[in-house]
Amino acid sequence: MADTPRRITLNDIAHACGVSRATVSLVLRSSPLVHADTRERVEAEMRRQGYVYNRAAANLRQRVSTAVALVVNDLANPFFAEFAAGVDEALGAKGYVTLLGSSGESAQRQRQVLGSLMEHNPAGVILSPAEGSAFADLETVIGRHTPLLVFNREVAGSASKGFLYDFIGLDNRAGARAATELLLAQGHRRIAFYGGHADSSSCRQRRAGYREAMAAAGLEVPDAWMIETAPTRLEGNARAGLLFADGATPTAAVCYNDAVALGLMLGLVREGRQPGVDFAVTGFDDIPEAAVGVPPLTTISTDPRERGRQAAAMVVERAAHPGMARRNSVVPALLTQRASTYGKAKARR
Amino acid sequence: MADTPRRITLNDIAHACGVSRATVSLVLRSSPLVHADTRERVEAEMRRQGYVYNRAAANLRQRVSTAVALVVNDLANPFFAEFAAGVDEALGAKGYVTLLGSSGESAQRQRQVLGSLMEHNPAGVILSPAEGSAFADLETVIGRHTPLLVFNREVAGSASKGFLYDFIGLDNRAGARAATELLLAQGHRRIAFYGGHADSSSCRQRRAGYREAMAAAGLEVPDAWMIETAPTRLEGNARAGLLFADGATPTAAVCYNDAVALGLMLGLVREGRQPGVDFAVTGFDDIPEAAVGVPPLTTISTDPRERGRQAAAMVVERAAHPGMARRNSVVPALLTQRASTYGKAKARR
DNA sequence: CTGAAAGCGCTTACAG
DNA sequence: CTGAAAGCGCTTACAG
Repeated sequence: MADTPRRITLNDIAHACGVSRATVSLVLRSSPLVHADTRERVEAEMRRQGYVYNRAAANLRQRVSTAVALVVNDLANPFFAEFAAGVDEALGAKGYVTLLGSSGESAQRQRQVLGSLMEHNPAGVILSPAEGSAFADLETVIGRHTPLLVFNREVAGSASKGFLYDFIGLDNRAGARAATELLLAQGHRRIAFYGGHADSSSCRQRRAGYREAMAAAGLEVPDAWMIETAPTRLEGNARAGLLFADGATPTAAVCYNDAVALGLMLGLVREGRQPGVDFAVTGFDDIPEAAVGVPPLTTISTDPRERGRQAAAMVVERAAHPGMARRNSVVPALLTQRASTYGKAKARR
Repeated sequence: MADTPRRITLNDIAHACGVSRATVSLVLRSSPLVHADTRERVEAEMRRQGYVYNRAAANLRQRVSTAVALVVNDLANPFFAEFAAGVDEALGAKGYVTLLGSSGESAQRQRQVLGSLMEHNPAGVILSPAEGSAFADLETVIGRHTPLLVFNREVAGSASKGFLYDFIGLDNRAGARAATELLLAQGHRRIAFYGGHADSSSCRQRRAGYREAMAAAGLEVPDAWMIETAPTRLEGNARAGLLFADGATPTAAVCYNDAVALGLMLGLVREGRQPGVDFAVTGFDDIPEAAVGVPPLTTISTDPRERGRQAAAMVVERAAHPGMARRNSVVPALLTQRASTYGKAKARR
């Protein structure tokens, strides 16, 4: 403890056993070439000395990598936390290790983080892009030799010819359309779209799905029903009053995501409405809290943990087969109906 | 794209510039030894060829590491997600990269994950131990050359002589005592301790703090007031009825954590009580949801993100100074008073 | 079945 | 100010 003792290496083991380090290397990789007795002796010596394999050195020699970089906007957001958990789980099962980074929604920070991770020579990159990140940046920092998987949001600009990346996204438009159609089927007519930053690609797509459903039902959407908020519970709560500022007050809201919806439900109580009884709310994501809200929240399930597993599988496969055709996976988002929506027949006011 | 082009190396740059690779290396490390013109030429060539530094190779040569392993129970738990975000943020700022792993509360999985991460030769390990993990395991897999920082929970058994590790924990006992004392000061006398697994170290400590405060006030605690649940919102909700099964029903509950407390508040409504009006509730952790609950939850703030930053700083410092004395940091847990607790004078029944 | 030698991409004394 | 050489801990043909 006084001074750091040198780490045990292959050489130490080989020396102690009186064999060459090539032999020890073969034992490590369980080659059938080495005699059972020799193997036994070498393995015993490794245990005795507490040898630990230096995979970085092996990877350098073999020109391979067993790490994958994962960059998300914000780990503290349950959606990304679930996604990261899924990525890590699936990568671990395949013998890869996860290099974590987070951008905090800043394109500049994302560049730095990616740059730092790239120096560790990952076999691939899984990126949930910060708002405002553009291909021009990504290409220079990631280069053309490392497979990139983009998750959840589209990247601004267009990739230059020859820069290929895979994509996993949610069917935001279809999800929001399904939520809106449920409310329409339940008899609601004055339906708002509540929350999200209008300039994010996911919010644009969800709004488009909502508008589609409204248009198909022949309904107009006053501007006052399109309410922008930060995509957080706090903001969803704070701006609830905006729904009732005007004359034509809605009886239902399709929310940008669950965080906003859960915040809104609290805000509704403050405004004298009872969610699930005289005001209907839908969310998006199906985070764990959605099922235990008061009332439980009707939402669109996107299963972020499963998306994480899928992303990990895709990037590992791509690393093994660089020539494979580009994949663009838009995952259907499923409606999960709970008590926060109700038929207007039940309405008490 | 058809076949993977070789990665650009120092050699390529040196060759193209007609200098030795030692010179290029010096440029990389911004040594003042190299002539400004040469530096310029080399840097231009790097940009031109899209060179990316191979830090793994450099680390191997220098016998250093710029990675830290982080193993948590469950990333999807907001408490650990915040912690991980703090760790990653602070490590990134110091030029380290985070190697992520999760144990899913299984000691066996934890062993595997740690083993795999150790092969990447981290400069240190930050571990929030799975329940049931013991020193015997940790020592063999982590070895004595890599600094270990244990967070949040104590590890079973005792470390063998010479195996040193740092510790950051929360002052569970003082936190629970403070919560109980607040309720006492507000005039409550029949106070239950609600939730948690009695055999986890954090629950034991919190219960001890609660008992201390009750004893100091000369109050008895019937067994029926010590209620065990899984530490989740769902269970906190489901078992609310147990508080009112007996004759001497409490008017307040100190809860094991926020998840349980938020669940309990919903359950109270079902039982015909109004949290913050005729029943007082306290939590532990101050997760983001606590502040926006109905009513907002009085709780003990532990600031997991700041704990993460602190853990990162400590492990990096330890890696630089192996001889430093062992650190055992028990973080004061601060009472944050909100509307879920109230003076009995205000009570309506 | 085992050993000697070269090399992965970098850095570091040591000469010049 | 720059170059030649050795070495980090491993693997991989190639001989024997």
